[in-house]
Amino acid sequence: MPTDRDEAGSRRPFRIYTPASLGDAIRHYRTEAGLTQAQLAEMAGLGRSYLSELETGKETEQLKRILRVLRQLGVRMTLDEADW
Amino acid sequence: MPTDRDEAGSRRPFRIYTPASLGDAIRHYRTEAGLTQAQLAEMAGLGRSYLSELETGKETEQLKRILRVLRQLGVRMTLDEADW
DNA sequence: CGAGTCTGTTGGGATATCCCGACAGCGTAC
DNA sequence: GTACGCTGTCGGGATATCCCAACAGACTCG
Repeated sequence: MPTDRDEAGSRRPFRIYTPASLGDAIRHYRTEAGLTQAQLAEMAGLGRSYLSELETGKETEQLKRILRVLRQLGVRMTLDEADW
Repeated sequence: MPTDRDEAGSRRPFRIYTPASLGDAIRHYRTEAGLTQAQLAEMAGLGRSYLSELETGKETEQLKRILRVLRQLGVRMTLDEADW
């Protein structure tokens, strides 16, 4: 039976309010694309360890700063599949 | 005549693909809220100079890294007003 | 005109980040 | 059992970031 977000429901957007939710979203799209951390890290030009930390929601100052700004402004960040 | 994004159209989302477009969006929402850089910086707990650089689209490594990951995954980031 | 406000930009230095390599844990397959 | 692939996590060090203070330019108001 379908889970919350499987193939048929994969187009629903992710709302990003925290580094952890960004990590969840990235992991979702990565696995959906059938990529390993090492492959995606290579494609995006960054280290695998760092990508792992991103996905597990490690909090970094810059990301938190930007999210704080958006929160203060009442702005919501969403991620979804670009259908192009 | 209306420009691309004036008061009546302020609810349309911003698509974020580059640090510059993030800066444009933040500036839009900040001025719409009637805040100065100094006020928003204070509210969000960061320096005014940094906020200025954010709005002018200064490229920082971490932000570019995250955007690269999303691009490789075919994921689109959007900002819009949270109606809550 | 000067005074005030807002923003862009710079320099310097404390701090945070990120890459790399290594290791461990957990599956899975043989 | 061993071997392999994938991921989480840690140390160390080169690098990037960000705050602060200061200054300049543009603008408005008196």
